[in-house]
Amino acid sequence: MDKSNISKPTLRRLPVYLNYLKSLPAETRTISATSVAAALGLNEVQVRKDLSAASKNGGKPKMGYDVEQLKLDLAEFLGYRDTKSAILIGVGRLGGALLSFNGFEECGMHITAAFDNDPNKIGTSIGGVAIYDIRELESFCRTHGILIGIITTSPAEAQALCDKMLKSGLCAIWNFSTAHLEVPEGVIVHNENLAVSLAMISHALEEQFNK
Amino acid sequence: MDKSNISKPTLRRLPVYLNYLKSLPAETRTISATSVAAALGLNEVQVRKDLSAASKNGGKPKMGYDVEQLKLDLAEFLGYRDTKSAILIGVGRLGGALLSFNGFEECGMHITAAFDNDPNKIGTSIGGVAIYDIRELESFCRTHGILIGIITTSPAEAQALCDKMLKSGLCAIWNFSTAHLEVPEGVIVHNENLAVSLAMISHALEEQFNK
DNA sequence: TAGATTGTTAATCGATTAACAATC
DNA sequence: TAGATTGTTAATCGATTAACAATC
Repeated sequence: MDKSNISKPTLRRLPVYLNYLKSLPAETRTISATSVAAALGLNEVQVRKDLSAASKNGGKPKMGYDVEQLKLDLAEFLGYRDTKSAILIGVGRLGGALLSFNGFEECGMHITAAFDNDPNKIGTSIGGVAIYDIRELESFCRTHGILIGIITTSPAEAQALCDKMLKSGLCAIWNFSTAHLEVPEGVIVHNENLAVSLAMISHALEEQFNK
Repeated sequence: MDKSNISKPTLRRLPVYLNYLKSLPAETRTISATSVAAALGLNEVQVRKDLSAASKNGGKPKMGYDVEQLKLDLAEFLGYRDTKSAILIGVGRLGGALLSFNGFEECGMHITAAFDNDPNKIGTSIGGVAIYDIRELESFCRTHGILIGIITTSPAEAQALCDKMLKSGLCAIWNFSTAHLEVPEGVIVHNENLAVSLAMISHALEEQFNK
């Protein structure tokens, strides 16, 4: 249960386990690492190790894990139970889609406000999130103690807005633009890159056909 | 230049290199692996190895790689130059955002059509992509030789639609829903999972604060 | 008690990094 | 020629998998 010593691959798998647990019928009280592994097509020992690293309460031999407890443990470990404030910049189609997506709350992120420079958008709201003038960004972030900035603008504007966000005290950038962002050391940048996904799909398809 | 022996981590980095090359000023004729590594904050040998695996023409000592040639080589290696047809199911906000996103073409994917069951959407189009009745899915896919199916529906519908897509002859599923999809062996599933991204951001934030 | 399952220690495998030889 | 850079071979590091002991 040492959060700092967790490997990146494990961290990537934990949300998948949690999601699988949530999809189980309500009457399922306990579950073994073995059955999780079988359901998700993963190695049994890998799942057992992952779960034992993330679960505070552990499992019981012969019975496995208590489903509810494990869900809580995983959510806790993943930081989903500690809500972090975020703002979003760039209310285009993708930005709008993210604003109206309800799934972030249960992953520990709350989008507090959105920003744009389009007068037609400023003053309106999407998914219950108000859209402000981009010029209000810094004062808003400082007043509300925002941690995470979501960039859903064109790549051309991304770097300048990123700089602005960091100046406003944000600690992490979730970058949905294709721009490569230059940030000072210590700042967290997470790139959401669909080109990478497409490359993996293309590659898998090619392998498939060359068999 | 052996596409089948490429490692997954390398495959993930290649599109990042390509994207970086595209961001260079037009007058940059050559570039070294060393400078790419420095710009992206990666290990020099790693970049050199990645590039030498993906580039057909290689680089020249002291000069580095020809930028234009390297861009072509990377695009070729990633399968971006071989356009694959896709269809999208579920024209909600996210689906709409993907339909109006122009970046897929240069990654070798063309969204041929979209499907939904909402009569208000059927018959309209977004981003130049026509929206059809979901009941036309199978005949459309068979007639047009569609390879990739993009799922942007609610998780509840995802599995049934996935099954339907596979019955219609599709080879790969790009899953934007949170549902875990059960597919027969050999079918390619790529999950786009925002919960994983959030978990990584949360974890990085926590590490940051515990320093 | 026997068997299923957990959790851990050891062995294997693969990716990253370091060292180096080749070359323009 | 000297130096920058490529590409490769060897060493290290980390993650996965296998083997096993512990336990309910």
